[in-house]
Amino acid sequence: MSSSEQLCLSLLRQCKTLKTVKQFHAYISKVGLDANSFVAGKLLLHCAVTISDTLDYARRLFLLFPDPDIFMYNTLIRGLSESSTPQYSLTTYVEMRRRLMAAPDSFSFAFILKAAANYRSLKAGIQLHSQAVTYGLDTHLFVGTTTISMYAECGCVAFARKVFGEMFEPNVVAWNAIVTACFRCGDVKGAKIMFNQMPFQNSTSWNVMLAGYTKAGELELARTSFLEMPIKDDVSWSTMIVGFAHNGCFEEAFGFFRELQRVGIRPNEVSLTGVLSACAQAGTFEFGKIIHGFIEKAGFLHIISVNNALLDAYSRCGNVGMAHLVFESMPEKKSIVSWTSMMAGLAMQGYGEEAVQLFNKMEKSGVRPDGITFISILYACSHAGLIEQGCWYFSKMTEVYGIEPAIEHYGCMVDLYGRAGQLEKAYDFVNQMPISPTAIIWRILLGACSIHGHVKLAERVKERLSELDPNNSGDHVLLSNIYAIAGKWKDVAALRRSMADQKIKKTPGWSMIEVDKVMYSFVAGRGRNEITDEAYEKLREMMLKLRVEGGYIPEVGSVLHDIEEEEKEDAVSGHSEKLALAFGMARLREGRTIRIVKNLRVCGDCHTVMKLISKVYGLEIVVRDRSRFHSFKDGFCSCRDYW
DNA sequence: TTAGGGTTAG
Repeated sequence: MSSSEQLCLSLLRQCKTLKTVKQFHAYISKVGLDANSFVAGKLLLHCAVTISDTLDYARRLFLLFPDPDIFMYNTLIRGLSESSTPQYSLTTYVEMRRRLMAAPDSFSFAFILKAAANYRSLKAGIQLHSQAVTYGLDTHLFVGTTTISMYAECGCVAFARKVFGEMFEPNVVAWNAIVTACFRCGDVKGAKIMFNQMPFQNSTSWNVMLAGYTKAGELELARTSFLEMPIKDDVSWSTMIVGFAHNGCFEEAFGFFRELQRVGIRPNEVSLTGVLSACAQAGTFEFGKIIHGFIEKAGFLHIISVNNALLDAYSRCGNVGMAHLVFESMPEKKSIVSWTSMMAGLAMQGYGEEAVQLFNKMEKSGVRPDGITFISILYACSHAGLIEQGCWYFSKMTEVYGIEPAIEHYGCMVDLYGRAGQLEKAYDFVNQMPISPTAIIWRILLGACSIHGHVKLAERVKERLSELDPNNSGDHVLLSNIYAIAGKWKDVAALRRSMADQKIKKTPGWSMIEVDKVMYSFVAGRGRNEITDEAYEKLREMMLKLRVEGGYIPEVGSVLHDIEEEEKEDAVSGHSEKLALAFGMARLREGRTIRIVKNLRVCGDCHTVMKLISKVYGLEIVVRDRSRFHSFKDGFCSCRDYW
């Protein structure tokens, strides 16, 4: 390497942003090194892979080279394979085959197979695999391992096993890949068998087992392996925290985090993001603040992913102000995750216009949205009734950014139309979708029928749901509520009988509230104890005050059966969110905001009660239900009764 | 002369 090349490389390492990269490019053009394929290749690598948000620039840069070499092609293919548009990786590969005289090498195949995996394109994957065979590269350790992962991503564990069987001397990485492949395709037993056959098991192999078990929801198997494994490293601990948090077991996630600290292991950025994700789910704002303090003291504030998790935890705990503070204070450049999480935070609170403004600001700052960003913005539009904007973003996603809509995007569109009352349009949209609608899609439509009391369409939708997911209790409950609102008590009774015959149980509603850093959960209709007694007593007092001072009349539509009015009133008054609210009012200091997390959607009567309480008691109440946040203040809710 | 595969992160 010449000394001028060496100088260039050390300069390049300093470039962290698009602006500095452009300055670097101007510099090498000036000194005549821009045609030096080594320097140009390093610059391309830097933009396409090393730093973020400069992939578009890398693509433009690539076009400037008259004769790109195989390194440049491989580098661009690699950068694109990790992007939100891995299909462009394939087109680059095809162009390379056409223009370049040299044959693709092991690097080309490793990167391009990764693209096929990320694109979940089995057809492309098989073609590429057969080309690798032609070049004798299919048994190459790196190529073979990527091929295994590709087949696993495409759901073909049998092909993955075949490739593994043909590998000459699989090393530990290849073994780990085949175990992961089994898990990826849902073959938990197969994964364990392969693990037992491994000639060598280092920490990573055990970690593969932990991750596989937790992703399969096999938490007890994960715990057993965790206790058995000879050496637990920080990845093992992080995997347990993240795995339990993802399965909704936030208490256990907190437990692993405390245990990790007790045994003297320093939390790393992933265990911190994991514990913050548990805070986000549980809505434990106070505990989140403690973790925030720890992050500050332990010097993790410069890590973008930690900031993102913190931002997300604050916004899911209902404190969009703190979330915004974290967002604004983020070091260096915000990542696409930061923008997306901030948008989702605003969307959950019903700040649709603000989310749209943020999207525009993001585009102006040169950050490219990915598929998840579009889920957030579409969600924001549907929850704020911004129908035209939502449609515009939906077409922009494909036309401008080349992102193919996934099932989640279609779901957002169905919600957008359905929530706004355009039920026929939503129904037509579902029937015209290019991919076949899942139960979730129909369920969104059923939810919309429930909001707008559309009994006929609800029945049609429920038929489709019964074919796809017959035992889902939520769907039955939703339909029966639709009947109840319409006063169709005979239909309600028939539905209840069929639920009982099929032994379908209603998912119990629970609500949680944090008081003095302790989480209390309430389940409607469960046995009494000291805590619930305290809640019921306060509830009685509150309801009396509401009737006298707030003019409250109970809404009973959300009760399942045709029972006497008074009994119905009893059933809604015991809803878990009311109990949590009453408990919070009994225990929390006056003037404190009451924050409640509920697993299901908040019911109509509870919603009315909370609005009245916020007015009569001069209180602020924040409820996070399954679909969004409700902030009650002065008798109004932030959802504008639109949820 | 440059780079790559398996585990944790919205």
